[in-house]
Amino acid sequence: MVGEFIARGYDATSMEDIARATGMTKSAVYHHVAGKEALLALALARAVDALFAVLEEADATTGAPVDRLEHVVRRGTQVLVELLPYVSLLLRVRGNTAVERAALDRRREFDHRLARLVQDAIDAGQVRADLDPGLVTRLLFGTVNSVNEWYRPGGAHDADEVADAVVALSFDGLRRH
Amino acid sequence: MVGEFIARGYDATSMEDIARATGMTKSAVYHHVAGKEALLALALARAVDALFAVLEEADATTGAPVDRLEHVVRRGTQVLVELLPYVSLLLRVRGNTAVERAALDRRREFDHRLARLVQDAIDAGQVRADLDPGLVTRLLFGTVNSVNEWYRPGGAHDADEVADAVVALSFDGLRRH
DNA sequence: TCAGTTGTTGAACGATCGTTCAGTATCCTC
DNA sequence: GAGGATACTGAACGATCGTTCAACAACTGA
Repeated sequence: MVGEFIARGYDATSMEDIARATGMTKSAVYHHVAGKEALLALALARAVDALFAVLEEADATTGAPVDRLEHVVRRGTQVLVELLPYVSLLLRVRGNTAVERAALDRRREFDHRLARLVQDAIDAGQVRADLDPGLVTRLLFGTVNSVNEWYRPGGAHDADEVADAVVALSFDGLRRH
Repeated sequence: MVGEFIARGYDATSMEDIARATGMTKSAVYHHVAGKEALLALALARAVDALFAVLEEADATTGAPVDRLEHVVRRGTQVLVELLPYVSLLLRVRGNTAVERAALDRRREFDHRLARLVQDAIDAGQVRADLDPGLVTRLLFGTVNSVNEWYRPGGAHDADEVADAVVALSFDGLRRH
């Protein structure tokens, strides 16, 4: 259902596509949901809720700042992989409607929380301070989010392997030391 | 013109939107271009050509593998920023039409060239070999491409600053040593 | 001056979109 | 087994989409 939105994009997916994917007729779909936009809102809420839940986990709120940051990077990657269609949908929202703009607002709030985590780690002297903190935040979680562009279930790597690679690359870099 | 595709997404942008943005009527637009898809094809070609051109630059074809890789990461980031609307459009293509699928094919070829650069740097012992090379390639250029999600002209950073930060983070990591 | 190219217009086209609705099954409950 | 909720259907709706076209203006070169 949400997979159709991902494959074709939300705008390019018709209610007929969704009906076909669920084995119903178009009008049967309207018996269960208010409309296309309500379907989008449900899917976006699921992604946002899962991401915010990561920020509330014990390892994200206690311990050294750099370890809290590492935990959120790892768990954020795992959530992205496990809820791939939902999070991908969230990452592709452009703000065309009220539902989309509400999701973008929640995403922005999430990004602010991430920026604070990065700033705390810098202030604690555990993360390099020679780069702009805002830039670091965006690139760090840009790396995490980029996984949605290529990851496919049943592929060569599971969620943990991807998350470990993201953490290893982000924190220690590509170069051989 | 291409800015409209970016702001709303290709599918959500009508020919009327494009006409309004160019100060023409809808039918006047059709005097200059064959149709909406031809407009997309033109924009996508511009992005793809600029990216492939980076691979042909002198510093991308000579020198130590790790330096060639670093050059492509830096220049790839700069091209993305300088041709932001065009590259963003390319990165959002989903393959709904023949034009989009052709662009995806060219992008895949580009990605293969990137993977070979990474593999060469690993073989030369200049890049860490404890991670899957394919995974490293995807995350590395996922970081580069993620810039398109937030960069806006006239913001706090210019293309060089962003490119330097991408290189610094990707190659040496976040952690303070 | 005139023929021809180029640029533009407004109206209309068929197609497809999201949505609605009256009507028909199917099921659960008493 | 009667009655009401629930699930579903096929057909149609108004709107919007990309595209076409006959008509008209403006400019060009001979």
